[in-house]
Amino acid sequence: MATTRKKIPDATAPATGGAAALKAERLDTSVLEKLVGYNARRAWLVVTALFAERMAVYGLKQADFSVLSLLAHNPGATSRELCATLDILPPNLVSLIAAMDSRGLIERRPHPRDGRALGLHLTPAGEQLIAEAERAVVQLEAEASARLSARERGTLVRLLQKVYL
Amino acid sequence: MATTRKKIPDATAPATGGAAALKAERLDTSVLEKLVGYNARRAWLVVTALFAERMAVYGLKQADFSVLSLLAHNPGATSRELCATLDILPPNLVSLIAAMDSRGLIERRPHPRDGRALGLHLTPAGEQLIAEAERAVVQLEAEASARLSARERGTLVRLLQKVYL
DNA sequence: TATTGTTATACTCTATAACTATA
DNA sequence: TATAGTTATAGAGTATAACAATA
Repeated sequence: MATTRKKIPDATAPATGGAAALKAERLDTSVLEKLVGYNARRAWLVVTALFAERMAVYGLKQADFSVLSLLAHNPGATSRELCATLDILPPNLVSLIAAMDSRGLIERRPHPRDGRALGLHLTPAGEQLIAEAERAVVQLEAEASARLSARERGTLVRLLQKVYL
Repeated sequence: MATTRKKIPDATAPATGGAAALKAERLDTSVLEKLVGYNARRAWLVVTALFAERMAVYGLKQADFSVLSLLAHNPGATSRELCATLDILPPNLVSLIAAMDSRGLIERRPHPRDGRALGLHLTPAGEQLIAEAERAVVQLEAEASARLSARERGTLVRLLQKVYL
């Protein structure tokens, strides 16, 4: 496929039809806007911004939320399992886990069948926090994707999973 | 909507039905897998990995590619316009532009109507590189989303844009 | 010998404050 | 006074190497 190279207006020239409008013209993004990677990142950034804003009250970043949500549904999971599931490198999970332990949200107990491992469990405080946080995230996700119908949102998630699963 | 909390198996217990399989059980991701943000990031990571692998020969990272592609279709665009279009902060674009100037891919010329600004232009070498790079990216994107039909890929891009545009 | 959790560390990416020169 | 480009710098996120304890 040849590179689509129709109309290459010099951004230096005045806007077409405009009376010498020097205002910030929108640039032509014809190539980028067709890319899955570019668009996935842009959409992710929008959700991320709203996430940061809404989850600040809970003191949770995205990685924290993912870990707590995973532990809520997988009590006793190990560090290694969390890393494998979330594609986080073990050294980068350590301080995250330690911080949530300090906050009293999780506990590290000896693993029943592997002396090297530690089973991670939510404390009652952790259970309550993640329950609230999950509701907040569902709400914020709905707002971030408000221009999509419920059906479209489902389609979007399914297609994204076809890319990475 | 109440938090879906059916079946909470202890990850510590043996796999259901399995004969004491201690192997890495897949964790239950029932909450995360419904989120647009989580899935958009996972899909983006897959495309990103392939991008890095394939674009190393051109010495281009994603930000470099975006800038060159934008300049190819918007000759004379300013730093400020690139920042606004790509959501990059001005200080973070400086070294990127300087590096591509050093490589002889772009030129900074005085802006015809604003003495503060600089118009950015691709050199012939830059034009050739981005032409090849764009073809490589189109190819790599097709591979990364190979499990999607052309129609699905179009739908995915359209739905992502509905989230951030 | 391989794996879990960990420390230390480095590199990249992103963000903020402040300066200069033009408008 | 406001804006374009720049410098310096700080913080977050992500990466590798190497170690102790256990399998």
